Amino acid sequence: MRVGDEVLVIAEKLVDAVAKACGLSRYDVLGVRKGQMQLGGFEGLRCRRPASEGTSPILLGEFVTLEQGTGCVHIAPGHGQEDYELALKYNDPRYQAEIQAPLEVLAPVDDQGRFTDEAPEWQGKTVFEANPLIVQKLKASGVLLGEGTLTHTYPHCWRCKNPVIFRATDQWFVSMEKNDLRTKALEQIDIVRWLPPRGRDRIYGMIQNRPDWCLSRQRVWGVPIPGFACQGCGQVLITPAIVEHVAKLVEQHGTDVWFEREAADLLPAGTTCPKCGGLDFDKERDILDVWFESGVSHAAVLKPRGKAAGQDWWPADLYLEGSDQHRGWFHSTLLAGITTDGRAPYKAVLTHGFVLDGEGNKMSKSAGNVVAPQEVIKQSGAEILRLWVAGQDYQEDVRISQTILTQLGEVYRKVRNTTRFLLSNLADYDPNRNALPDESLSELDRWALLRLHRLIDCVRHNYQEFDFRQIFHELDYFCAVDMSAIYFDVLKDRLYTYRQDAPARRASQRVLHETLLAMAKLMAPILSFTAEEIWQSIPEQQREAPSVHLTQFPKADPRYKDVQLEKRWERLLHIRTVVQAGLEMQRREKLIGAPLEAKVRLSASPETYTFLERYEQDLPALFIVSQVELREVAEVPTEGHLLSDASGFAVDVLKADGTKCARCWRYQTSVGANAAHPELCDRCVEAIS
RNA sequence: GGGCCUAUAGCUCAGAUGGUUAGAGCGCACGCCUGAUAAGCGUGAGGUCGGUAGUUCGAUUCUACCUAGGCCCA
Repeated sequence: MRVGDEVLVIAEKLVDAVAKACGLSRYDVLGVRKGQMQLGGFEGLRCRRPASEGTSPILLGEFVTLEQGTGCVHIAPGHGQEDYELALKYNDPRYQAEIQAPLEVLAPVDDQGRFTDEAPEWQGKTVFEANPLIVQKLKASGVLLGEGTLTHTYPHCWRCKNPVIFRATDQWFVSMEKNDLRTKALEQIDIVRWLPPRGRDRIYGMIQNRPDWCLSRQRVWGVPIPGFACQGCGQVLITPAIVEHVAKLVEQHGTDVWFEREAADLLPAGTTCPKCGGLDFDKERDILDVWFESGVSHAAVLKPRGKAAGQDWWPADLYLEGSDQHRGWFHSTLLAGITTDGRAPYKAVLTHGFVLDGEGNKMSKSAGNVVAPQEVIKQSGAEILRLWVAGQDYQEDVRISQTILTQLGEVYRKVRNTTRFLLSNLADYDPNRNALPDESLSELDRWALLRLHRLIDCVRHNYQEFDFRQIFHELDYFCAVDMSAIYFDVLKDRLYTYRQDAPARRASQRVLHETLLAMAKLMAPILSFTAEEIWQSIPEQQREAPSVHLTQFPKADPRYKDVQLEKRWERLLHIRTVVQAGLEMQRREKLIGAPLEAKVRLSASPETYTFLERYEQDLPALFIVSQVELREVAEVPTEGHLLSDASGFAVDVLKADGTKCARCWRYQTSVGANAAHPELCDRCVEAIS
C-alpha cells in the first residue's frame, strides 16, 4: 500500500489493523501479490536490513499468522526452532535460485545472554539491555513504522520463571536415517507384542515422525559425553579407543573422574589431532540425555544377570510401565537396542493408564484430590491396594476413591471369610487318612469341584493374558455365589450334624480341602500376604511346600469337567432359586421364618418329574428345607399354586411336618419316637449312637 | 493445534458380525437366621448403555459432530 511517498508490504487482512496501530490516516492499496517471485510474489526478493549492513531474502513461512503484526516478520535462524527449520529448508539446493547465497545461522549471544562480537554495536550488553537501544536506533534512523508491546506466553525457566533465550548451538545427535535406524525401529515395532495392541500404533507414529535423537543436554549434573575437541582446529575427537579408555577410568574412579580431571588426563597418552596434529584438547561439557541412560538399562541389568545365571535374561520378556513411556523408556530402549544389538531388547511391552480420582480427574495437590498409596496402606492395608490394582481395567486410566476402597474391603472380607470357613471346617480332617475316592463324591461335591476347576482354568488363562480384573471378578463370584451362597450353605447340615466319619461328610471335606489349597495358590500373585497367611494355617503335612509362593500353580483337571453334570446342576440351581422365591413369599406372610420350618411341594410336568426323580432324596438338603414333596402332574403351570415356572413345575410352601430336632434343627416326624432321645430325629439318634 | 485413547446401574466390571424384557458381584432397601456372628441366607429396587444428528426395517453396538476426561507432542 502507498502511504505518502512510501510503499509498504503488509498482509492483506492486516492492512486496516496496521494503519490504525501506526496512525496512518491516508493510504492507498496498490495491489495484492502472492507466492513465488516468478508468479509475481515476494519470495526471494531481497530487502535492506534496518539495523545492519547488507540485504536479506524474503522467505515464505507457514508459522506467520494473521493474529497480530503485519504478516511480515524478521527471522533469526539462530534463535528459534521454526526460524531455524525455515532456514534449513531454503538452504536445500532446490531453493538456491530464491536465496542466491546460503542462509547463515547466526547466534550472536553468549552463555551469559550477552551479545558477542558478531554484533559489535551491542557487544557485551545483555539481550534485555540492548532491546530499548535497538528500538531507539531504529527510530532515529526513521525505519520504525510503529511500536507496541504484547503480552503472550513464552517458554521460561520452570523454577525462577525467567524467560528462556533460544540459541542454535552444536549438539550431539543420533541420526534416524543413517544406518536405517528409523526403518529398523519400525520393523522391530511390528515384531514386539504390545499390550494393549493400540500401543503399537502410538509408538509407531512417534518413530515415524520423530526428528534425530539429540543426545546432549546442557546441564551441570549427569552422565558425561566422552567427547573431545581440538583446541587448534575444533576437530571433534571421539573414537572407540578413546571411549574405551574413558570407560576404564570410570570403572576405576567413578563417573566424577570426568569432572575432576583435565582433558589431557582423560585421553590416552600421546593423542594427537588427526586433522591438524594438535596436542591440546577440550573435553565435552554437555551431559547425556537421561533417556539415553534408561534406554540402555537393559544392557546393564539384563545381559550380565543372564550370563551369571546361565539363563536367557536378554531380551526381556516384558517391559511394563505407564502409557506415557511410549515416548520415554520404550522409545529410547528401542533405539538403543537396535543400535547396539540390531533388535528391540524386549519381547513384549505392557502399558497401563494413569491413576485418577473418583471422578476421573487428574490428581493434584491444589485440587486436593490426591489419594496417596501410603495413606491407603495405612488405612486399609497393602492387600486392599493390591486388590485395587488387580480389579481395575489398567488398559484405561484407573480411578481410586474412598467409595472404591470401601467396596474392595467388602470383596476382601468375602474372600477372607470364605477361606476362614474352609479352614474351620477342616479342623478334624486329614487328607492323608480321610480322603475318599472320586466315586464317593456326591453330585453336589462334583459340581463344586467342577466350579473350582473352571475357576482354575479361567484364572490361569487370565494371568497369562495379563487380564487381572477377570481374576478379581471370578474369584469374587466363586466365593460369594458358588461357595458361600450355594455349596457351604447346603453343606452345613452334613458338616455339623453327620457323624464325624460319615462318608458324605468326609467326601465334602475332601472338596473343601482341595478348594482351600487351590484358592490360596490362585490368589497368591495378587493377595500375596493373605494367601500366605492361609497357607500357614494349614497343617504342615497337608500342604506340599512350606510357602504358598513355592508351590506349583494349579492346573485344571479335565476329569472334573463333566458337561452333562454341569447342565443338570444349572437346571437344579434354577429350580432352587424359584423355591427360594417361594420361601421368601411365605416368610413375608409370616408362615415360616427359617427355611427349615418349611415343606416344599413341587408339582412337576412329566419331563421335569423324570429329571427331579433321581434327586428326590437330595432336594431337602439342596433347598435347606425339612421336607420336599415331589408330584407328577399332567399340566404345569396350573392355577392355585404359590409360584409356577415356565420350565415345567410349580412350587408350594407349607409348614413342615413334625417337630424341630434340637440337634439338626430340621422338622421331622421322627422327633420324639426315641424315648432315650426325645428331642432328636432319627438321623441324629443314629449319628450320636 | 497434532497423535493415541476413554465414556454401560451408586462402585468395579461383562456384553452383542447391529435384532426379542442390557447382565454379574458388591453396595442400597426390605426380610430371615443366630452352630462362618465386627459373620451367613433370601427377595427386591436401580441403567433414555455421555449428548446430538445420520446410515438402517431396527443402533447402546456403525459414521460424523459435540461435551467431559486422560497420556504424549507442538
